[in-house]
Amino acid sequence: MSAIDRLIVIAGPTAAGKSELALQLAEEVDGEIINADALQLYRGMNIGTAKIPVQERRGITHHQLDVLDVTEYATVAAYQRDARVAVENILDRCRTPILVGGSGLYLQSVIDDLKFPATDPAVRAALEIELGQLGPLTLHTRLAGVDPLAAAAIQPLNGRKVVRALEVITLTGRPFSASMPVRGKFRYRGIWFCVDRETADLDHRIELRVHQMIEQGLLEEVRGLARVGLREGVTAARALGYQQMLDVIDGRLELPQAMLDTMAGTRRYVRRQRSWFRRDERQIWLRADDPNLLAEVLTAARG
RNA sequence: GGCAGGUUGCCCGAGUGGCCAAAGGGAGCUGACUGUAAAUCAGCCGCGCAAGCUACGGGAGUUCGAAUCUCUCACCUGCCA
Repeated sequence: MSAIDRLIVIAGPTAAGKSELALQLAEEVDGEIINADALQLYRGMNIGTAKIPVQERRGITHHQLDVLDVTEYATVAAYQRDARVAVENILDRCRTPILVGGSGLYLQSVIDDLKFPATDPAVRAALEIELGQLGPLTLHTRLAGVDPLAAAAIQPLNGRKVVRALEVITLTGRPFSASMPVRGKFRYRGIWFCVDRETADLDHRIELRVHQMIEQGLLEEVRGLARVGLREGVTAARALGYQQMLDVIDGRLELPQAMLDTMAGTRRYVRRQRSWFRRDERQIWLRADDPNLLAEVLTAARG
């Protein structure tokens, strides 16, 4: 039990085995875990997000878990602020911060010096109405007029990103492209691992996991959350497994099909996660089924 | 037993003589990614570097040319018995 004076990051696709590794690691290095999973931020979203139950946390302190109501809007900026506070507090206490999760942007927001320009609900809402009325192409053309660089970087049909770019421009008066990030420099002393497995293995684990979630009562969990406003949640209602269970509850889908859809959606999510992680060369890739996994992580982290 | 309809690529499904390797969707693969990120969006998607090859239930025909027409076999589906 000796703390390591640096941030340990454990990234990797869903169902690879990040949480288990993080727990083992925390026990070895006097660590505390900071969640970097966008959906585990939500209170009550437990089964479907594969959140480690309190009684299985082996006494390890976890941060950034259960901090939002299902009706609340998740934002990277808020997460970035709070997660960094957690990291710094842990370091101040001479313990080891372990950042664990699969949400690439969230992870990145803590690790790197990203600065997120402001947001404004009114501006955003107005743009979203325009998006609905005029369509993404029209807005993209407008963006090209005021910020050609941003327009070139954003696909014309990607309404969400076009809206955000226009929002930033109206709010800051500066082009969105001016705030584009420069990645690749750690904000903290840190080491970054990415845990993965063979695709066939991972896909199989996803299949098993969805069955287990159903057995553990995912449908009931979603029913309960629906009563407290899950359907109105902009972020939470879109979570894998949750959107499908809502469809079942509302009679739009049969459970077996909903399970298959959840598995397929999760598989595709994994592919997206990997494409995010692959582009950053700072990561040390590890195989979750490596028998010496923990030892290798410890060696690298202490090195 | 009679009448009618159907069988299309991994799946669903359009296509009724050339413009069809075959619309569209799903799955799959690859990628983008700065305040919704488990989101949003893009490209690829029969085989082959190519010439070309193989493909629309099986077989046989008609035709310069067939997924599309004819015959036949197999299986499936409605209506009448």
